[in-house]
Amino acid sequence: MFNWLFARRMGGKFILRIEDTDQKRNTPTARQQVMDDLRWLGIEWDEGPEVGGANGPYLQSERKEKGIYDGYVKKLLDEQKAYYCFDTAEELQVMREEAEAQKKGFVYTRPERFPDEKEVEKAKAGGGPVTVRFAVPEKGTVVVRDVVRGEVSFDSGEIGDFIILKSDGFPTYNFACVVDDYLMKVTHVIRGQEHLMNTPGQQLLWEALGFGELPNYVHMSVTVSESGGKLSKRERPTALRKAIKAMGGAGLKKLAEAGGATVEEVKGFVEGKATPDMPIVDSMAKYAGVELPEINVVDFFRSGYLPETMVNFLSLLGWNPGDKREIMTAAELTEAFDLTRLTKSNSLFDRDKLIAFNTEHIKVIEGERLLGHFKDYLKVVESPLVAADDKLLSKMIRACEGARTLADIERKSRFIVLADERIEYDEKAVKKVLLKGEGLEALRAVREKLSEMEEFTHKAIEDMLRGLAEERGVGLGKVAQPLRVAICGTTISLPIFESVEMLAKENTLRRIDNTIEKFETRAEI
RNA sequence: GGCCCCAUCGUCUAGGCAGGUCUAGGACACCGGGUUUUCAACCCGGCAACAGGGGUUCGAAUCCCCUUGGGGCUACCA
Repeated sequence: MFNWLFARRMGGKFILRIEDTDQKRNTPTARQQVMDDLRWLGIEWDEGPEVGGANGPYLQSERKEKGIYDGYVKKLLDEQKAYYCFDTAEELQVMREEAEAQKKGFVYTRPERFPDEKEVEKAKAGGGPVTVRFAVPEKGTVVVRDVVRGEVSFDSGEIGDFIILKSDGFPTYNFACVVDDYLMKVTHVIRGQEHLMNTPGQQLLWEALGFGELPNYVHMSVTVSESGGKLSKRERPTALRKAIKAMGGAGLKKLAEAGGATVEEVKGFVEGKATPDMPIVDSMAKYAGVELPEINVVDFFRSGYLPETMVNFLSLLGWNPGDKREIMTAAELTEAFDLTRLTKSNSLFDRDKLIAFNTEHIKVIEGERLLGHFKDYLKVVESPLVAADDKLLSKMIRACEGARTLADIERKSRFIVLADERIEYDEKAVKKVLLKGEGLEALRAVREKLSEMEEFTHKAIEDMLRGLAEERGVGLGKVAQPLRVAICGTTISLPIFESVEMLAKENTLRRIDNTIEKFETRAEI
């Protein structure tokens, strides 16, 4: 997002490159999700997958297939700047443990002599792992000039020869990004602070490859979550695990069924042995009625946040425009964006403030746009309101002034289109509003007045209800609340006058009758 | 453990680079009050911070050092 803001500000190009060199983690769906998320946020790339451009292909896996990295590996090998290694994972593990026992940082020990072709052939024939490591120049200090942090020095003796080509033939991130940044003529590398330690190595590689002038490095602060560490995808499964444990291990079988997993898998998950895929986690949470913290962009979408809110809010974590503005449009953000105003310290993701931002954006966004977002939202959460037409939806949105999320609007409006038999009466609301005191009696009076009305507008309904309240010598709430519970089952809905107008006369009367019939025998004195 | 980064209200931050104008500003949260047909929204008011210790200086939130605390990296992950 910051790369995009910066490119837009400078009139440069924003390139989307998919760094999918880890075969274990990167799947087509994950890639698609990233692109969907970006597009939902309104972040369009000038070059990249599905868009094309002069610097493609844009998937590192595809670039690897085309042999783009081969020549660079060979060049380093030929110049003795890189060498083959045959260590197994176990051997490396032992080396690390030794270093730890000596309370020293692990630095790979370079062999006295680099393996020759024959040895490589032999190792390959033997089926053991063959990797290529970069021989880090032993020249003392590497200085990274970082835009936010100034000059950061590293002792090259502590960097250690890192792997640039894995045994599966894929380049590592640290190697591929250097080659690709050069080939794609990347001018600014804007990324999280977690990459700062990678930079001296990348810089050294850049020089060893003879790529010339370095790109500008910009390491931004990390956003941490309430629980401490950096915001991570793991938080969702962790939250679910906690919730299942709290349930006391009951219903594991049903849970597994709901998630489409085996009981063993769920058990292993609860015991912390394994983590199922996100869709499984999501459906189990839905089944268990557990609210998981939003982590991925799509989670926020499903919770009813606007893309405008997310871009605005996220941009203000680790950056600010230098004046007192907070609620800003994407256009205002790109106009104001400035690398020098990036914050150095980490920031905490505050959901309360996010909600406040969303409330504000719902208030100021253009009506048509909001309607569009609302319809998108209704689709993903499979709301009964998908059946409603634009006119009705717009009315609902307008009546729901002050809503915090799209979920608010949906929740308060859905009763309008729900079939009568699907209205769920909230027990607490029924007791408090209908059964106690004059509730049902007031409802009968409301019903009678309503049935006599010819013009069924929110204005006329308001006049009637206010008049009735006065007549009975009570506050408006005494007549409005029973009506509200009668038509929607709860005490939370759109404003009552608009609600009744939207429901229309016939439906309103029928729901009142249903309610009276259902609860009159239960009335308390 | 090693290396690196960071440090202003509970949170996001302004101010710091060009020390005095900072009795430290804003926003969110919180607390009190108002408005009110529910939930929200809205209006008014309030609480609340320069992590600690040394320096430098006439003067330090601002510059330097140490301590402490937080975070990151320490992978054939990115």
